[in-house]
Amino acid sequence: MVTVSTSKAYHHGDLRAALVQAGLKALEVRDIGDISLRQIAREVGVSPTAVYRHFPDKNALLSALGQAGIEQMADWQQAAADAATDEDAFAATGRAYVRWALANPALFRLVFGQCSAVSDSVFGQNNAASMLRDFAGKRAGSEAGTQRLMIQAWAVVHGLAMLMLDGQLPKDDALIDRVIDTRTLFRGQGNC
Amino acid sequence: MVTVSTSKAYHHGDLRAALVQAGLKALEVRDIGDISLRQIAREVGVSPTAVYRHFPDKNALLSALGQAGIEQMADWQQAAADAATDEDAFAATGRAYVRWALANPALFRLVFGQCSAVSDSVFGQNNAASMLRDFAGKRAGSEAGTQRLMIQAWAVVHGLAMLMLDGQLPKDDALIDRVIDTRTLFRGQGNC
DNA sequence: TTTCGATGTTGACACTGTTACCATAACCTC
DNA sequence: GAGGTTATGGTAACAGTGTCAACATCGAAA
Repeated sequence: MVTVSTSKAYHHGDLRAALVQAGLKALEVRDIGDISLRQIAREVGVSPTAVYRHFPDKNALLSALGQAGIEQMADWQQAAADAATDEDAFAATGRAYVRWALANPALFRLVFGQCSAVSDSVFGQNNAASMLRDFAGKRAGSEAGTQRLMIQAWAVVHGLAMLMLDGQLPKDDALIDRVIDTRTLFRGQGNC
Repeated sequence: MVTVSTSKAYHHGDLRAALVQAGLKALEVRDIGDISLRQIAREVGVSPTAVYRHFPDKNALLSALGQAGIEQMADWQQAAADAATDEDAFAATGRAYVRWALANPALFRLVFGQCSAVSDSVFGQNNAASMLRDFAGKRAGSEAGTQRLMIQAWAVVHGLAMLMLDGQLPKDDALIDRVIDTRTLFRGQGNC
């Protein structure tokens, strides 16, 4: 949906969507903390305070960006899982997690950061979570074991993504494959 | 390296140390991004621009805070390792990593965050790193296996800390013990 | 047509990091 | 001691930010 072509747009067509789109584009260049409400408004061609007709404050705008990021990331992971064999889907999802983070650093930080962009846990909403739960359930036996395995797996991929994003580890693509490796990582009751 | 603080009290005394101390105290309350150079200067009782006699810019001040955080965290981990049995020291160090993060959220984020507080990898400087390397070396056989195990372990604890800090996982102390568990986590060549 | 609510603008306020310039106080050389 | 140098701190200002109050404009309902 392209904006209105004619001039007389005192009322911008769909300003909210335009702001979100401009915000996502800004997140591709600047990193979070360096994006300003005024800059986004300027990009769209609207006064800074116009934003407040659609979002109560800057945090709410960032929250909308984060929501878009969640959906985009879930699609990415789903695609990775679909493209993998059954026994590799677990690890494939994890690798996709890290690779999406590296491909969308600022958005990743916005989704999981403390900026209260996403108040609730992402794992509850994401349907990739239930997929993971199934995988973990097959691997682990007990209910407690399933939950533990899920959290361990989440922690590994999240930690690896964060350490790479923050420059603590090299953003080496092969390193992802080496680390996200179920043959060495989890001592579940798979094969031993 | 100790700074040139020869205890010669000029106008303020040792302003640099006072700024660092005030900054660390501010990090206990506010989280990073909400701490301002001016606020810290106000706390110490000097003008905002006096800070620039000791730090080239705000980032450098934050960098100094991060450096203090690194040392504090290393001590914490060292103490945890010393207090544990030999075969538990590996996991104990990991649990201390997460618990220190929960006890010092803003400082932890400053140490590992992308704010370029710590330009180089923390693992290179920290002598807890070499300790971890020893542990990993005993567990894994090959050199590649040692490096992989180290990164996996680091990713798990870092990810768990981040997810808890960001509210994605409950800050449950017992959950830390459950997740940082070498009996279920790593399939190294320990006991199997 | 008149009214009204939704949307966008203008101006302002307090705050931020940063710079250029000025002021003071301690130290060094005579 | 006197005088100069340098390290340290202060003032004023600038551009930029998020946010609020008051005003303007448009689309649609009455």
